[in-house]
Amino acid sequence: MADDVFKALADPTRRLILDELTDRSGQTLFEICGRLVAKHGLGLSRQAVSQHLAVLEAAGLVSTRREGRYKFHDLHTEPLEHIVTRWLAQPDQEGRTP
Amino acid sequence: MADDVFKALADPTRRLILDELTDRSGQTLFEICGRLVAKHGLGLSRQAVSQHLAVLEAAGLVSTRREGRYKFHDLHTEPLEHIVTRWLAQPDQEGRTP
DNA sequence: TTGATAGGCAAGTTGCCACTTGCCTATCGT
DNA sequence: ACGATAGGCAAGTGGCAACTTGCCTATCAA
Repeated sequence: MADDVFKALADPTRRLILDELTDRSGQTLFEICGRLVAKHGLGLSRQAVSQHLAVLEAAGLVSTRREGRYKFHDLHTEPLEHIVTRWLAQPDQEGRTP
Repeated sequence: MADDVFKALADPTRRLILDELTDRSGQTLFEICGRLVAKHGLGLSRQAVSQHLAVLEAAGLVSTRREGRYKFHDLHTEPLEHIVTRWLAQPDQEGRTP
């Protein structure tokens, strides 16, 4: 469960995809490809991006909806809120006020 | 920078080590090894744990201090606080109260 | 000083992951 | 109907990362 989220976040390309979906949610595969090439200059195939999106979807970070021949990708940030608090439970490092 | 943190968190064994250091900070290598074996039943060598600790230290999640022949490992949670907010900047998904 | 404890260094192996390549299906415009 | 656009499936490849193995150094107790 949390394992999928951490593995999804481990790849820098996937984090860039999350950035682009944060900027504008509901993009298609080709739009994301275009943005990654234009804004970040990284040259990867369409299949690579498609596989990255599959990983993000398996982690629950992206949901998809199909309309005609288009498939839109929406961002889901909920899984991100509950994974770091696991080690952040302590209120303060030193000098906790009782 | 953030890349090291995400890569460090990608491994489940390293996340367990962070759990143990959250439970009690300032443990030695052998103590961590013992806990991983006893509480989680995973059989890995001392070298494996040592290498995991090196990755965590490179990511800034663990700091070490030497005393005699002992080397204590302390938890550092600061890098965890600034990595997820990158996509969590939006206050709410839908129905934000104005 | 000797043995035991705590840890480090370096080479080797194995398995997984990111990426490519080639071909296929489905929807839309004209 | 036909071509163009949007996307999917599956096998293959290269590189890295996790782990092991073997040996070495340093500190402490007796």
